[in-house]
Amino acid sequence: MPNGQYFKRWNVKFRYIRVMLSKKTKYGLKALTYLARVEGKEPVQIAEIAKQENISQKFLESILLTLRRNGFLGSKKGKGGGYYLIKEPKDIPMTTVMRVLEGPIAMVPCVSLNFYEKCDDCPDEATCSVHKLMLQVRDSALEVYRDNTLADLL
Amino acid sequence: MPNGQYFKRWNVKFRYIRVMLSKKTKYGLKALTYLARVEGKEPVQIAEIAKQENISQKFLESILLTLRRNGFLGSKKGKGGGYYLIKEPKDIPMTTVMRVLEGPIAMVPCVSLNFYEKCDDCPDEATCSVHKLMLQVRDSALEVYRDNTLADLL
DNA sequence: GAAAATCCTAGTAAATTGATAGGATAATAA
DNA sequence: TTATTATCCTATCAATTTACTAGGATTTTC
Repeated sequence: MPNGQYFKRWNVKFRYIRVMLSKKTKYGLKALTYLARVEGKEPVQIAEIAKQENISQKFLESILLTLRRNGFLGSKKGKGGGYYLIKEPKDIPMTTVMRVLEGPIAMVPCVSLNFYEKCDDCPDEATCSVHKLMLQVRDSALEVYRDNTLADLL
Repeated sequence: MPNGQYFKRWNVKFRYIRVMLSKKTKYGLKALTYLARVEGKEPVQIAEIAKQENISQKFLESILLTLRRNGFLGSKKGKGGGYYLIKEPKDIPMTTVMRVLEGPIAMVPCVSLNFYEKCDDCPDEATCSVHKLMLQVRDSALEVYRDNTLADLL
C-alpha cells in the first residue's frame, strides 16, 4: 500500500482516504428513511430509531435536531412525542439533505455552486486541471442527488 | 448556518463538510499536469514545481515520492535531476491517480469496488438507502474519472 | 406533579491533515 | 577526489475534525 499510510475509519485495511461519507450523514439518511417507511404520521422516538438502526442515541439526537432546524422534521415533546417528516418523501431531494448534513457537494470551493470561493493558491481557474476535473465530478454528483428524492431510496 | 459548526479548511465561511479533496491530491494533480505540460522529457525539479504551483516544497516532495512509488513518475538524482512522467498523459486515467492519492472512489466501503467491506451497523445492503444512493454516486464519479486522462486536463 | 420525551450547550479522546526537520544517498561537475 | 545538487526516507508535530458523551433544561402528557 502506498506510503505505508493506513486508515482506521472504515475499520481496517484502507489506504489513505478523504472522500467519504461521514457517520452523521449516514445516520441522518437512515433516520429519514426510517421515518419515511413508518406508517402514518405518528411521531417516532429517537430511542426507537437508534435501536433499530444501530446508532448511538445521543449522537442521533443531535443529528435529528439539525434535521428539524433545517426544515426536514417536526417534533413533539413529552409522552408519545418524537420526530416525524413534515414533507412527503418525494418532495425531499437528496441535494438538500446532503448540503445540510454533509456540506457543499463540490469537492473544492472553486467549483461550488452555493459556497464558491477562489482557491488562494491557484492564479487561474481557466487553466487549472483540478478545477476542470472537479467541475465534472460536481456535476455528476449533483445529477445523482437531484435525481433522487427520499422516496426513491425506500 | 446549521449547528453553529464552521469549517476552517477552505479558509472560512463553510459549514460542516467532509466530502472534499485533500491538498495532497490537489497538489499531486497539479504536479502531474505541470510535468505533462513541460516540453520534452527532461527531469523537472521539485523546487521548480513547488514555486510555480505555490506548493510547500517539502510537502510536494512526499507527494512526488508517492507518485513515483506507484509508477507514475521516474526520477533522477543529482544535478540536472528531478521528476518526469514515465507514461504518456493520455495513458494516465484519473481513476488510478485518484485511487493512489485520495483512496477509494466510493464514499462508503459497502459500495467500493476495490476495497469492499460490509458496514457493521447495517444488517442488509439490499434495503439500505445509503447503499442505494452511494452506489449511484460511486458510478457517476467513476464515469468521470474513467473519461478523463491526464491529457484531457491540459 | 411525575414521567416521558425532546432541547441545548459543552466537552472529549482518537484520528487525520498538512505540513516540517534532518539527515542519507546518489549523480554530476570541478 | 571532493563539492554540489538533487532526490530519498523516516519521524515528528500542531491544528483541526470526527464521532461521540455528559448533563441538565424544557415541554407535554397522564
